[in-house]
Amino acid sequence: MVKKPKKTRQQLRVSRTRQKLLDAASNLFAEKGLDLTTIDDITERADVGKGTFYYHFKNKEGLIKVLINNVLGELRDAINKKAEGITDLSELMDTLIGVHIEFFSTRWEDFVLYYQGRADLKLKEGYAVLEGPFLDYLETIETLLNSLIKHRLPKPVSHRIACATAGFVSGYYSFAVITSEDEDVDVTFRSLRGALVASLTRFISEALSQNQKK
Amino acid sequence: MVKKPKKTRQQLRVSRTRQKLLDAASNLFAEKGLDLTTIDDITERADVGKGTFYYHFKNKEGLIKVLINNVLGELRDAINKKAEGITDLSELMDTLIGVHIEFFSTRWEDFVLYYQGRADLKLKEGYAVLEGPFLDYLETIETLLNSLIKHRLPKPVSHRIACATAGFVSGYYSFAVITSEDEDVDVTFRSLRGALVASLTRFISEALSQNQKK
DNA sequence: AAAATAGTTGACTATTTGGTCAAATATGAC
DNA sequence: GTCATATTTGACCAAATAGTCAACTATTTT
Repeated sequence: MVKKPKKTRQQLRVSRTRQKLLDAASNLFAEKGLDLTTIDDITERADVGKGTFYYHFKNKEGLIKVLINNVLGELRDAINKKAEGITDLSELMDTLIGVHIEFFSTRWEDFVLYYQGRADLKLKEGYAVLEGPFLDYLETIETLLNSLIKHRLPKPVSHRIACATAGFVSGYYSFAVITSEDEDVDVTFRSLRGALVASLTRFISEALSQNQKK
Repeated sequence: MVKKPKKTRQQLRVSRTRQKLLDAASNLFAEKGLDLTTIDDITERADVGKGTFYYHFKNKEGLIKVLINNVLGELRDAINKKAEGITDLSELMDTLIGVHIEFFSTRWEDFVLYYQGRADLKLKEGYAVLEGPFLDYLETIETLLNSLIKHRLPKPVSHRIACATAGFVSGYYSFAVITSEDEDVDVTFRSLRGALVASLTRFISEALSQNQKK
């Protein structure tokens, strides 16, 4: 899907170097967190000169922005792909939850990025550039919901559902990983999935009927 | 409850200095995050010499440990207090959710500590000392559940519920704060609360009946 | 193959940081 | 009051850090 037809040898070298930096950073972020990872850490692990980092990215925040955009972009694509053609609300909710479970359970590094990136959003000295991607991501979910129940769900409500979907899954994960083995986490979540879908669907239905009364 | 009867003038001075450091740190953590806050930041805001910090705490991790223990301790106390005497499962779930909502919505600094502290738990270079308090906190919830439905709920299931309760609320919050005004967040959650409690209760009931079949 | 361009390098600088410590100050015991 | 003890201080040090840059290498163009 994203196969860029790089041609020249130089372009290949550049994208390989760039990717080495992104991979190394992603790796280190999952080990030490975003803030404690230094540029030297990244260039050393990528086996690349320090100046090379600054040739490719403005600074650490620039690199993080790229990584977050990649992760959230893939997540959005996965959501849109799996949700295509669904007309039943309950089925949509189940799909939304399912995509998140699948995504998080197989990609620990990306989960750390997702979790820590969001943590910084409300800090006074956080990475401001990350706010956009996260809002876009939430909007993807809202758009799906609205396409199913047009003109009847108030905007704040669909926003609430989007926050809940994204938040519940990542919140559960963040606790479950403390005690469970890696592979257990998504298994245990699967059993909760039905209950979660039911509660969200019920909530939407209630909001809908309340809205119609008015 | 925690009124320590400090007597001498010196003891008073010490505990005041210590508290100034804790307050300053808590404040800064909510602004810049745990990792980016330096010792110099803390001592400067506390208006205290640098050496004083090291007289009271071993290092930043030591101070964080104290803060996390305070926060989780208060949360545990609030849970135990509010849940006392409850015999109905659905009511207990509602109370658990309620305590968390109340706690987070009124104490932003503590929420940051709670959220970021947990983020570090699974990092290879995280603050290892924080794991204990978080496990104790989860166990408080599990104990409450088990006191209500003795000998019938398998351990993994009650653990799952504890993770879900804590994770769902904090996860929702972490997303909701991105876009909503501070005061809106707990209002919006209140409307989701009923649905969430119902689904968790149903989940437990199903787990119980499945367990009895065996 | 010579020149032009694009990409890479790591030594270097200025700053920041965690942690130490001898001196200074406040407090309590007598 | 005088002395012993507990607390506070900030100058100081060694290590770590973000970012720069002139030299160097690989690639493309002519």
